[in-house]
Amino acid sequence: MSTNAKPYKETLNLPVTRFEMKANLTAREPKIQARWREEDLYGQIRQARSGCEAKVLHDGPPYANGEIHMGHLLNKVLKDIVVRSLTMQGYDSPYVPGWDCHGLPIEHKVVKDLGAKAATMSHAEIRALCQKDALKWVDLQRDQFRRLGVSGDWDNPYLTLDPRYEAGILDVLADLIEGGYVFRQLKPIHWCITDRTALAEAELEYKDESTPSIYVNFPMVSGVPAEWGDGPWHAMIWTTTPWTLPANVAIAAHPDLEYVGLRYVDPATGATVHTILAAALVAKVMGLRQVTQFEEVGRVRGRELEHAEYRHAFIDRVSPIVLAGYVTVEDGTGLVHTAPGHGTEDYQTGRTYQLPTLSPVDASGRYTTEAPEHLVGQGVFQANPKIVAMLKESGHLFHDVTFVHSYPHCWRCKKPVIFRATEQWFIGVDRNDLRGRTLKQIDAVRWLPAWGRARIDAMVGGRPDWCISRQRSWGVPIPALGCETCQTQLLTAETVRHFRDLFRREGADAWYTKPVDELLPAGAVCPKCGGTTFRKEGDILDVWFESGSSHRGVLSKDFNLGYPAFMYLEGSDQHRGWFQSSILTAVGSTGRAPFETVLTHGFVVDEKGEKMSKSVGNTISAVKATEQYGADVLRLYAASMDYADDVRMSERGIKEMSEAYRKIRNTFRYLLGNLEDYAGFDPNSVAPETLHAIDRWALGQFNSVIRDVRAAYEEFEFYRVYQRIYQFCSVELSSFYLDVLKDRLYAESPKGPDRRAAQFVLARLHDGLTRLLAPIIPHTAEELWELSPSGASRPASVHLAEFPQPDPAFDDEARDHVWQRLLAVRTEVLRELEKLRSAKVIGSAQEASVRLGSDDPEMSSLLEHNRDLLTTMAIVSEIEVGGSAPPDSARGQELPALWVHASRSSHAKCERCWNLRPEVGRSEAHPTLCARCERVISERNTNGA
RNA sequence: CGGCACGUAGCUCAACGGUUGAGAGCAUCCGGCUGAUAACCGGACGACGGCGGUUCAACUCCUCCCGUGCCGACCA
Repeated sequence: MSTNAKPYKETLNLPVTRFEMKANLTAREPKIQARWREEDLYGQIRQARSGCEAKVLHDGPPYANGEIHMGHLLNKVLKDIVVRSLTMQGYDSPYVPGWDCHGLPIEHKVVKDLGAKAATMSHAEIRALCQKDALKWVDLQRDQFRRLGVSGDWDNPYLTLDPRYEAGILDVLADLIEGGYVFRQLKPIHWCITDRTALAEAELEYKDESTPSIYVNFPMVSGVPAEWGDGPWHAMIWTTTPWTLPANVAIAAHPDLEYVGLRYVDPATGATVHTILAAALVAKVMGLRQVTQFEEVGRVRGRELEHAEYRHAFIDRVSPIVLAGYVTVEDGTGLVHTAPGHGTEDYQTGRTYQLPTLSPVDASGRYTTEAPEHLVGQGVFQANPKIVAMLKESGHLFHDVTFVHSYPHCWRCKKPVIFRATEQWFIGVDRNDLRGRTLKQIDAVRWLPAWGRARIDAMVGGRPDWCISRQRSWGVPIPALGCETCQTQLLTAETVRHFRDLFRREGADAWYTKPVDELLPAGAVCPKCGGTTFRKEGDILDVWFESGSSHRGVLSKDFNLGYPAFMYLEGSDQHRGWFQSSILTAVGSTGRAPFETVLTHGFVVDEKGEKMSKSVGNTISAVKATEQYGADVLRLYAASMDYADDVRMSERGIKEMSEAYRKIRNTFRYLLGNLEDYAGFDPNSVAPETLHAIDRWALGQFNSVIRDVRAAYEEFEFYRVYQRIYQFCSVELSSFYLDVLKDRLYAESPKGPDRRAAQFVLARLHDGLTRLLAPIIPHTAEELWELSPSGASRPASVHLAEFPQPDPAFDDEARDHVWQRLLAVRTEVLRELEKLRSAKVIGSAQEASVRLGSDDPEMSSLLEHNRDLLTTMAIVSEIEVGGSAPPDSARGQELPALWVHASRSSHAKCERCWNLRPEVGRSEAHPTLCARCERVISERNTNGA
C-alpha cells in the first residue's frame, strides 16, 4: 500500500459537476439566446399555452430614438418578469413589443441635419428620411432588448409607422368623430412670422431680447367699491408685448392678493388719477416715475374684483376682471393683461371664463381686419411703438421703458417668435360626458400601487380639452379636406374611414404623395356650401393620440391579443401620458378602459436617489453594464428592488448584485455537484420513510418558499421573490442544511438509502428553485435546467415549464415548532464552539464534544429525544445529554434554561470522514477509520466498486 | 409655486399602534476550515430624515420642516 496519497479520500463522493462556478454570462447568454431563436422558443411557448386562459401584458411603445438606458432596462425587465411568471403560472401570455416611431424628436433631428436643404424638400422626402432614422433605432433597440433576455415576438413588433397601425389610429379617430367628440377651435401656438410656420417648444431658442415694458391705465366701468368715491377709476396693467393689446379681453387678478385703490398726481401733467394695482407694488410702480403725491383710498382682495368691468384703452369694448392663480407681484402691477389668443395661460383663463380668443394677426405677423383700422396690415413688432405712442397720446400710458428679458426665438431663422391663435382639432373631454365616463372606468381598473388611481383621477378630472393636431410632417396626417369655396374642413367618420382603408393599403405616405383628386372619397361634397373642390390640410395627429390608439391596432385588430388587455406596465410619468391617452381614446371609442390592471414603477435614480442625467454625469449605460456584468445580474438587480418607489442603481450596486448572483450560483453548483450520479435516477424509487427528519424539514421549508414566491409573483412583488429565495439559499440551505448534508453525501455509500434520500431532496430543490428563478434569471435557469438530473418527462426548456407546487406531505406545523427550538439550541451550541475556536482548542466543529442539559423538564425532554439530530445539526462528533451542569458550562443566551458545555473530543479522528469517534483504531483492517466508514468501504469492495 | 409619492443599518428588504433587545441577508471587520476552494462556516459592528402632536403605548396615525422623484404651472 502506497503511503504518499490519502487513499481513503478517493473513496469519498466529492462533488463533481459541469456547472462552472464562473458564470461568464457575457459569453454564455448570447449563446443561449441564439439557441432560443433557432428553436423558436417563443413560438413553442405560444403553442404550449394555446387554449389556456390568456393574460396579456400590452407593451407601451418606447420612442425609437437613442440607445436604451436604465429606465428602459427596468421597464422591459419588469415586463418580462411579469410575462414569464404568468406563463409559468399556466397562462397564455404573449408579448408583442412595440415602438413609437413618429414625432418631433426624429423630425427635428432629420431637419436639423439637412440644414437649409430641408426647405427645398417635400413632406414625402423628409418623411422618408424620418422613417429610415426611426427604423434604424428600432433595430438597434430591438437587439439591446433582446440582449437583456426579454422574451417576445421580436420578429413581428408593432410599429406606429406600420400602415396597419396607422389604419388603427384612424379607426379610433373615426369612432371619436362619430361620437361627437372632435371639433375645431382657436388655440395659441408658437409661431414664426418669418418662416410662417408653427413651432414646437423644442424648436425655440431662448435669448435675451429688448422689448417695451409699459404700464397702462384701463378705465373701469363697474365693480369699483362705492366707498372709494367717483374717480374716475382705472386698473393698471403691465405688458411687454403692446402688440397683443388689441386682443385683450380681460384683466387677471390673484384672488388672495391685496389690491389698493390709489389716488396719485401725475408728475408730468399734474393731473390726479385714480387707479387700482397690487398693494405690494405701489411703492415700486410709483417710484418708476418718481410720483411723490399718492395716497391709498381703499383696499380689496383680488377675489372681490372678479367680474368688475373695464373699457379697453383704444377699442370700444367692455371686458371683465378675472381671477388666475398664476398672477404674482414679482413684476408689473399685479393685474395681468389677458389675451387668450396670444398666450397659453391667457388661453386657459379664457377657457375658464368663456372669453373670446381673438387673434387679429395673420401668418406673416400682420394685423388683420379684425384689428383696429389704423393697425391693419402692419407687422406686430413694428406696431409696438405705434401702440405705445397711441396710449401716450390718449393719456392711458402711465410709464414706458425698455425691458430686457429672455424671449423665445425661432431655431431656424433666429427671429423672435409670437403666440398666435390658430384653428386646431380638439377632443372635447366634456362632450358626451367623456370625462365622467372615463373617471368611472378609472375606478374599475386595478391600479398598482393603489395611489395611481387618485393620481390619474386628479389628472383626468382637471385636464382641458385635448388638442390632437400638430403642424408637423412626421406623423399620421389628420385627413381633413379643406373646401376651396368656403374654407370648411371636411372630416367625418365616413371620410376618415375612407382614408383608414387607404392608409392600410398604401400607408399614410399616400396622403403626401398623391394629388388631392386621387385621394378624394367618391362623391365628396362640402356639407356647408356643396363645393366639390378640396385641398389637403397639413396637420398631423398628436403622437400621444397615436400611441394611445394601440388598443385598437394591437389589442383588437392585427395582433389580436384580446381587448381589453390584462395589464399595462409603465413608469409613473405615464399617468399623464400613455395611460391617459389610452383610456380616453378607448372610452371614447369603445366605452371601456383598455386595461384591467395598471402597474407603475418609479424612475431609475443614482446612488444618492437623484435623477440620472448626462450633464451631471451620474448615468450608467445599460448597454455597457449588460456587456460587463451580464443580463441576468442586471435582471436580478432590477428584480431585487421595490419598483413602486424610485429605484436606485449604481455601479457599486451592480457589483454587489454580482456577488449575490454568485452565491445563488454556488448554491446550485453544490446541488449539481452532488447530483452528478443521480442523473436518470427515478425519485419515486426513494422510499419516503428513508428520508431523514432533517430532509423532511428541509422540504417543508421549501414548501413555504414555494408558497411565498408564488404569492409574490402573483402580486408582482418581485423583490420578495428575490429576498425569499436568496435568504433561503443563504440561511436554510448554504449555512445549515447543505453544510449538514456533507457528511451523508460525501461519506455514505453512493447508492445507499441515506445518500439517495439526500439527493432526492437536492434534486427537488434544484428543480423547484430553477423554475422559481426562471422569470428573473432566464439564462441561468436554462443552463441549470439542462443539467437537471430530473427524468425525461419534463419540457425541453424551463420556460415551457410551470412553477413548482408545494408537496403537503412535507408540511408539519408541530414539527416546525420543535425545529425552531432545536435550531435555537444549535445556535447556543455554536456559540460555545466559537469560544473553543478562539481559544485554539478546536478548529472544525467535528473536533468538539458537547454536553447539554436543562432544569426545565420540557427542554430536557426535547434534548433527550433529539440528541442524534442535534449532533448532526451542529456537525459535532458527539453530544451527550443530561447529568448536572459542569461548573464551566455556559447558560444559553436565548434559552436561559439550557446549559451547554463544549470541549475537545477525546476520541481519535476518522481519516476518511474526519469525525472523532471512540471506535477509531479498533479495526485491524482499517485502523484509522470509524465504524461507518469501514462499513462503507467494505460495501464498495463487495460491489466491486 | 401646485398636485402625487417616497425617506428603517454602507446596500437591498422586514416589523397586526403594544411583549425590556426594530429583524434578515449582503457589504465591512475579526476568526475558522482547506473534501462547495476566485468557495464554505462562525462571530462582531451597525438604522427608524428632523421638530412637535394624538395615545396608557408610535417605525407604525396627524401637522409642519428638510431631502428626493414624477407630473404640472411659470417667464404676461
